[in-house]
Amino acid sequence: MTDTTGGQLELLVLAAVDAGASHGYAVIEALRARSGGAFDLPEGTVYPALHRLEAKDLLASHWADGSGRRRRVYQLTSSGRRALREGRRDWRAFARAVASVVGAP
Amino acid sequence: MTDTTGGQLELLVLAAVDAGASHGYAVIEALRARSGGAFDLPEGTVYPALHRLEAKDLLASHWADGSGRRRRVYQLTSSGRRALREGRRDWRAFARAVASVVGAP
DNA sequence: CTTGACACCTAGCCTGCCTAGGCCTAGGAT
DNA sequence: ATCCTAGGCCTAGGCAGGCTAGGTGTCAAG
Repeated sequence: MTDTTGGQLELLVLAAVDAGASHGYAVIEALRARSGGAFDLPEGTVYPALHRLEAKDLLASHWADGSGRRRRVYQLTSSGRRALREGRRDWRAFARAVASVVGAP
Repeated sequence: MTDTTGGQLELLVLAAVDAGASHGYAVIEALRARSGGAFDLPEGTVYPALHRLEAKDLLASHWADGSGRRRRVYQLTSSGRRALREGRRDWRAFARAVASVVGAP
């Protein structure tokens, strides 16, 4: 309903994968944990984001069929690492811009 | 095209009005100036936002017909001031959450 | 043998920013 | 006289994308 990620979803997912979350479910848990509960994203948000990122060649994936539970394991591509760096930069610029409008108090 | 306000548009507009931007065009200029050019919002973004905020009773307006050029002059309502305070709080929580996921470097 | 955690997927709703137009006045330039 | 630019306002509709709500299946515990 209310967009909790504020347009930063793909950056968040890239950062989670970069931080070691190798598959979709782990990304969801990592985002919840690392944000202190602020980002408790439904699967219907995260899985399509992973697919979009793969379509953009920022993530690569393969099936890991380790005995029973199948997982799609993701890793950053080189474009993905670059996009993450740029995303961090853009995020900081954006946050500064909002702060300068909204004020310090 | 690319959503430059990241879901923070109404907070930004409230903050601009609070900072003295009394009418729509002034809000646009204030956001551009105070953000160092980061928020260069089209009229088609800002005017509907002002209307939404007024519909929610966060802003009140009246026509100022000062010789020729007509302007719709806005001011924060008490609900608007409260919403601005809450919006600042929520923004800071959100920014912290993103930062904690995305990391410092 | 049912519950719940783990794990994946997607059609379509809905919100809301933006594009792309429209309208009008004032003042300077041509 | 006429055009252009800046100021000032407005809205229909495109479209992106987060989320709802449903689906599939495995595994361990009670």
